[in-house]
Amino acid sequence: MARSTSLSGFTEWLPDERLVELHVLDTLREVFEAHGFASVEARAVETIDTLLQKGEIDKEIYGISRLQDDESSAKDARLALHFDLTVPFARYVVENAGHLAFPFRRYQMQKVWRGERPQEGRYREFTQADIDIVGDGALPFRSDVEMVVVMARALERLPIGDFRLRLNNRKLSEGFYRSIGLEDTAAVLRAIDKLEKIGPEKVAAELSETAGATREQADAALKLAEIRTDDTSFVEQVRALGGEHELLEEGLAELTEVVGELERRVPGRVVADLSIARGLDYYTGTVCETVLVGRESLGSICSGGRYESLASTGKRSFPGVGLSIGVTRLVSQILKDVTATRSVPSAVYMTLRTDEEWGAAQDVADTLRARGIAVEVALTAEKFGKQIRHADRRGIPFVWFTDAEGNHEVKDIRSGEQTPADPQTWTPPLEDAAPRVVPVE
RNA sequence: GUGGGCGUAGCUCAGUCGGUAGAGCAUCGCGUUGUGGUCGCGAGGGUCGCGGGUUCGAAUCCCGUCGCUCACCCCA
Repeated sequence: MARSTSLSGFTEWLPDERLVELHVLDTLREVFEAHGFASVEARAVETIDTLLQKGEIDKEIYGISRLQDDESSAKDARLALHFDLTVPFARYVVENAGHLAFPFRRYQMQKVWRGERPQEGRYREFTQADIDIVGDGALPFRSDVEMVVVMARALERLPIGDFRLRLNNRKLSEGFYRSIGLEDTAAVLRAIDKLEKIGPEKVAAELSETAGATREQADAALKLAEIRTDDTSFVEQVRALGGEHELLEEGLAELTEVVGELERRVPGRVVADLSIARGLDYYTGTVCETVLVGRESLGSICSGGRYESLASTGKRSFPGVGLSIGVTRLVSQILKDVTATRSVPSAVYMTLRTDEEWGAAQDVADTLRARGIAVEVALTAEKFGKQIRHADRRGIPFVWFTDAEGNHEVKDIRSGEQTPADPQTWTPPLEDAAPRVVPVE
């Protein structure tokens, strides 16, 4: 057999699948740029020190080294592949702060690597698409609102079906916990984050163990986490639980603004979900997770939030807000629902009558290409039947024939209809010009 | 890292009690001699993941190993 099996967790799409992925990336780019985000690409490699800065100690990081390492290289900084785009971007901002104009908004679409056990929707190498806005010293809260709106609009343009942005605000949660006397808010958040997975009983137990919560405190924290509204009515529900704290007020105001604005600009996609906590990350305000409706078990396809200190250098600190799409996870799902209309870009397959006429056929092809029509010329003058079949297999919609007298005909491979055509003027219908992404029959 | 399932043709999978390998789809050829798709006929293609053991004989039983996959953990 001697067949090299695919490496688990390192997805390689077939051409038609890749077209779907490209469609996703193109769409995201379009929406991001329409909102003024500039593109940035970071190197794939960081020092391990940089990667570990945010306290993500147990990330499964792929280190890199030369196969033939020697004594001297051991002294060099140890290198590793980045596991997300936020950490490299933070480093990039610090390094290039002098050249950037703040608030700085950028999008970044790159591969990242995580040494995890692969499963459906989980990969060891995958593409993320991030947008962030970073301020110098301060960043208006309005950025949070815009960030979420942009992402919702981007997702709406993708063939992913219905989705929900689940939003919370850490100030709200932390303020509430403090108001009921729970001071170790990080521990509380960590426990609450597991609510959906392990259920209220176990969360309550964890709250008393790790956060020192009484039964009453645990119940109150759980009550807060159960609040879920698709408008700003969560405010009344939180108020009904009592509790007074400056942070709580701030969080309520912020979440109200984000949810309200999102509901106004991208209706029906948002839910205020006060159980969203985002583990032990560095988020300080708005937090967001996104699920595909009906595929909740896949996990979040887009998440992120506000961090007061994305990066800092000396006295300078850079607050930011950002969201990250798991492109590979998303594509792996939508491939079940959509497909490319063909696996190659070619709109026309140029047949070859004799091997000697290849050059002439390329001339005709160039005439079409000059007008933006993608053309592939046959490599050998096989029987026309085989040449047509070659085009058919690839889904190329038109086959071009040139006879000995230099007369041209073009055949629509689907209808079989064949008509005279002029290379100077003939144009395929718009829907056949390039592969499109369409629902599976 | 922990636990379950699975490795046979390009793909999906059969393979009985241990007797040296099969189907469907795909590919290629012919019918149709340079205009495809349907249909019919035919052909090619496998170190049965790898290594060892038991046996006269192993895809089949045993041991090991590698890989894939699902769940846990964590996350996009």
